[in-house]
Amino acid sequence: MFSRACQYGIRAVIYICGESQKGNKVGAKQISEKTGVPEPFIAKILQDLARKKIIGSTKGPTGGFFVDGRHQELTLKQLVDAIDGEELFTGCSLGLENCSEANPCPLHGEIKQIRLSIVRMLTQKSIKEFAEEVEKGETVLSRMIQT
Amino acid sequence: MFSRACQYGIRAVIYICGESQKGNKVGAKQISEKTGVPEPFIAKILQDLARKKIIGSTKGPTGGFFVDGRHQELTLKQLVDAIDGEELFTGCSLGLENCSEANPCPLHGEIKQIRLSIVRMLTQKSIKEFAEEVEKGETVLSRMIQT
DNA sequence: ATAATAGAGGATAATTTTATCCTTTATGAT
DNA sequence: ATCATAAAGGATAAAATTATCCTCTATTAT
Ligand code: FES
Ligand code: FES
Repeated sequence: MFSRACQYGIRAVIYICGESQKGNKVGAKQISEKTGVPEPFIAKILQDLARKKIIGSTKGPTGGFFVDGRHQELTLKQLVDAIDGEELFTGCSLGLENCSEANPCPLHGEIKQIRLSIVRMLTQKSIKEFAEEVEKGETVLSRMIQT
Repeated sequence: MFSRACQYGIRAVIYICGESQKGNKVGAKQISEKTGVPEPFIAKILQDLARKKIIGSTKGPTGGFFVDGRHQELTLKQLVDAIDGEELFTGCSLGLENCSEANPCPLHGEIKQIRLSIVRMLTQKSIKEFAEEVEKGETVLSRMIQT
């Protein structure tokens, strides 16, 4: 459903958002430790998201990645679009050149509803809300033992 | 959502099923032409499906692939399981080691419903029914001009 | 029996995705 | 000003996926 880069990106940004709420910027190393994502890989993904202004970053001591007011009400949909592109939402589920209402593939009618559900899942909560659930311990970003 | 191999496999098997209803076996070349799938690639995928007894095949003149009574009421779910595995249905959507009700990831609650919809899409119709829709021209397996 | 046909199987190539490493640049602490 | 820190950027490597090719084997028509 999501590429590994996208799964990693979602976990990382939710974590960053939680820390940002507490006023902390976080580095790639710490993100890697807390989310179980390979450090150099998440660094690349976040570098890309920062370039696209989806998250913020600053260099130097006390620097790191953050999600502040300027990225407020950021949704997972924007993340998925940025990392995986819109193929999942607009492409043909069976790989035809394009998704067409006039010449639908066998799954077209059903997949439309499913896509709506996926978009809803990715837009109904802001990333801040996802981060709060993690803070409360209702959900987790890694299977590692939290210290 | 589905790998390219899986998209190809679904299109090919629906086509094979339609031809089988008319009593025809079809070769990789013809399948490639009608579904727009690269011939050597679909040959490999179908070879694998045949080995797993999900479809039938015979060698030699008048040979080819087919879907007969022994594979009756075959569903797309079985195809997807055979080609892509069960990751989409049982793995964690955010790539955690396993999907766990006790320690859910942020998307777990929502993804459960979406998975059910996907499974429903892949099981509610038999492949024979999908093939009939294609025969009627209601749906298509390729964007090429049909001869 | 023979020849032609078509899948099976194995090897290989190209591409994309995933992952890592190293050097440079910006920035904050001292 | 200097130094340490951490992201940016570019190059590279490893692995998985996608795609192709060639030989072998089974089968059928003649
Ligand atoms: S999903 Fe295949 S045509 Fe729309
Ligand atoms: S989908 Fe992530 S834990 Fe179930």
